[in-house]
Amino acid sequence: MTSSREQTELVASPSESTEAFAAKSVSLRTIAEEADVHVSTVSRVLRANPNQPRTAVAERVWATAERLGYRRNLVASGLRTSSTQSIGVVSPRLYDIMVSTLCYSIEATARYAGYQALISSPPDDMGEQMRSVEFLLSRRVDGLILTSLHRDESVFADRLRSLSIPVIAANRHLGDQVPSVTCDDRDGGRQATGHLIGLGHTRIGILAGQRHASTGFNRMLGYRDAMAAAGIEVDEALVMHTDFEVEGGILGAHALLSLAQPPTAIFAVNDMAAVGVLGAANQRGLQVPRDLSVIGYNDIPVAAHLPTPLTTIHSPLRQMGEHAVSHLLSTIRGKDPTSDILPVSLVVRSSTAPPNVP
Amino acid sequence: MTSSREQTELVASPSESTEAFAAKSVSLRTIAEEADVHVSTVSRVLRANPNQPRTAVAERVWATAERLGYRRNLVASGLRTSSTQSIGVVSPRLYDIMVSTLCYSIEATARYAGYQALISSPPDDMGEQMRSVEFLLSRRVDGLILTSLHRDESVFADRLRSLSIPVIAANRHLGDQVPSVTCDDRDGGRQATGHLIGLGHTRIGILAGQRHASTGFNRMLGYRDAMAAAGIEVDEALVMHTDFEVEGGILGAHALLSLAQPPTAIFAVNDMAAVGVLGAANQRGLQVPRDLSVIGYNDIPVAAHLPTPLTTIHSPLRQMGEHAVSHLLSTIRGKDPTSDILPVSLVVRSSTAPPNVP
DNA sequence: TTGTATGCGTTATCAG
DNA sequence: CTGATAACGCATACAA
Repeated sequence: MTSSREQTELVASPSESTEAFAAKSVSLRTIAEEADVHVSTVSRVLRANPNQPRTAVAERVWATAERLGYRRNLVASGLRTSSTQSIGVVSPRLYDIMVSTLCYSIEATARYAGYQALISSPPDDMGEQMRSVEFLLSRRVDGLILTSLHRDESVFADRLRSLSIPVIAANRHLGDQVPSVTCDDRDGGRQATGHLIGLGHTRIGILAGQRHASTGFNRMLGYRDAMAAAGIEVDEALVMHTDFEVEGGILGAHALLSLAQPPTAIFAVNDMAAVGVLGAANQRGLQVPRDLSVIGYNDIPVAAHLPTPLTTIHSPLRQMGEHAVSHLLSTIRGKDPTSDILPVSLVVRSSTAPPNVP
Repeated sequence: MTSSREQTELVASPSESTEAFAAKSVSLRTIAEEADVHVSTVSRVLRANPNQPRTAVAERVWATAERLGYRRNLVASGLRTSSTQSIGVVSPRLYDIMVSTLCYSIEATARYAGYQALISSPPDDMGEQMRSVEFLLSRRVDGLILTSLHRDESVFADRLRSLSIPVIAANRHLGDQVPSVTCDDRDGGRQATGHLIGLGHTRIGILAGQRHASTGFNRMLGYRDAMAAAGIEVDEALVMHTDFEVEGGILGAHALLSLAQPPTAIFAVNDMAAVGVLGAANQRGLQVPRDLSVIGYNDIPVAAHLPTPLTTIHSPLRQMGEHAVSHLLSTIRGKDPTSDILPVSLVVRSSTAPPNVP
């Protein structure tokens, strides 16, 4: 004890600046020696409610901690409490505006709640995603959010369910096996198609995205709902599966518009594909919306600013991220996992109009 | 020892499935007891080169580890080795396509090297960014990447330099005080302006972005370089500072085009602003590129697919992320920090043409 | 209120 | 090549 006191005085000598201290890692023990109390006291004091009245000792501890620029070591803390205050996010294609907006919202919400988001953006296949999950489990995250599950991957779903930590899917639906927060894609599909039908269209093409994505799939179900409700039989030649990129939209649009009986309106289940449709229409000398109505999905930032501002369905991505995190944190705190479907809304701009009947 | 053996037999009973084990956290000790060796042996065996020839004991250890579904606890490991194999990334505006592309590349590169990226996307001011840095330091990241430093924030730069871990700036330049990986924005500005001059333009407006961003600032310097090299005096009325969004482009373009002597070409220092310029031109009944040439910057994905495909400067964001990570990891491994400037390239599309001289 | 003792899971050092 | 032991920094049950 006496020798540690001597060291204390030494370290506290005025020649040392606060800056210098920050460099050497200061731990609870450093403070304990400085303030001449036990480590456990320091620990207790520093993790007490800061608004509480403080004893003289507590005051001294706080002062020393601040003087030395103490930062709690969350690694050690996490080991001790077996809670890292972190969540894993597995989110392929982070370069995609939809994905990044969702991740932004997840990260911000988590950070606000004192959690660190560990984002991983591996290639979009189940094997790589599983590797990311393993990696995150090694880091002992308290929970997991997955944003790119594929339909019918029941094996993966089983493995996810068997994990010892809570898992939630955002923007994707995986049966009832994994809790999820999604937008109401089916209703969005209904609204989009209903809007076109309301304008008088009956021959409506759909670019339904990739088959494995639950989002595109559900939007297509909504399309079928709306058609059925209006008593229009769906011509399967008008249902086309492409990818979610501009290129897919171009190819799909050309295919649809080359049909013997081409559609008078096209519903692209995401905005990038809709941009492709716009381009294809342009290439064919068709004017939008006079000769062809186009409706997209998601309401990405440029949608409003295209030369023909795009009619589309707005998905509340920010809200989805917030809900996913708050559901996950609830589950981590012991509540039962719940799922949640967010409403979407139609945004009418200039790319849709009644059909041009000559 | 004997009692632990008994427990061993018990746990290994065939009624227990591998799945069940995965739930209970299995540690080195679990394996040690199962395989009847010492913990330190397990540790040594499991972290040895897997290609090396194994002893009988090692074989047994590996088998048990795999049977029990062991996952190394990186939290404990990090505490012991004081190296978390993680890097912090402070990157405001993750919802921006440029930022997310950069972060994607950073994360992928880090993951490939066995590191976890801890991405934080706080509000874009120095105070919030500093809070994120503190948070990440608490998690004992091995290094830091910052992507949104502002010019002339020397106080912040000082604090960053005084940290005990390596720091690097990506896409931003902060004097020579902090090492950085950037694109050659000044040269990009030169190339863009030079392209317009080469087409015959002399009255060239520039939307230079926000003053605090080094990117926009340097692109403007390049603009001045090119003008000077061509012997054209810069009319300061043609230099306009706006934000980096579509709205800023619209406002800026209207301001420039309302001048007594309007420009025949506009250089927007980012693509979103260029989209705004396109919109404003449209509103004024000007045809691009016949009545007005427009050049953007960054080459975002939609740029190629706009109805008037945008001429722009391509910034190698992916490469920037890779370089930033590899520089940072080098520094973490003890090498001297270095900076690095990546070349950019002009992509000519359809939004630029010779001026329309009536 | 404060001090003591112990352990979280891992790895480094040393002895056998 | 393997075993024993200690320590990383923190939090907590328990004793004073």
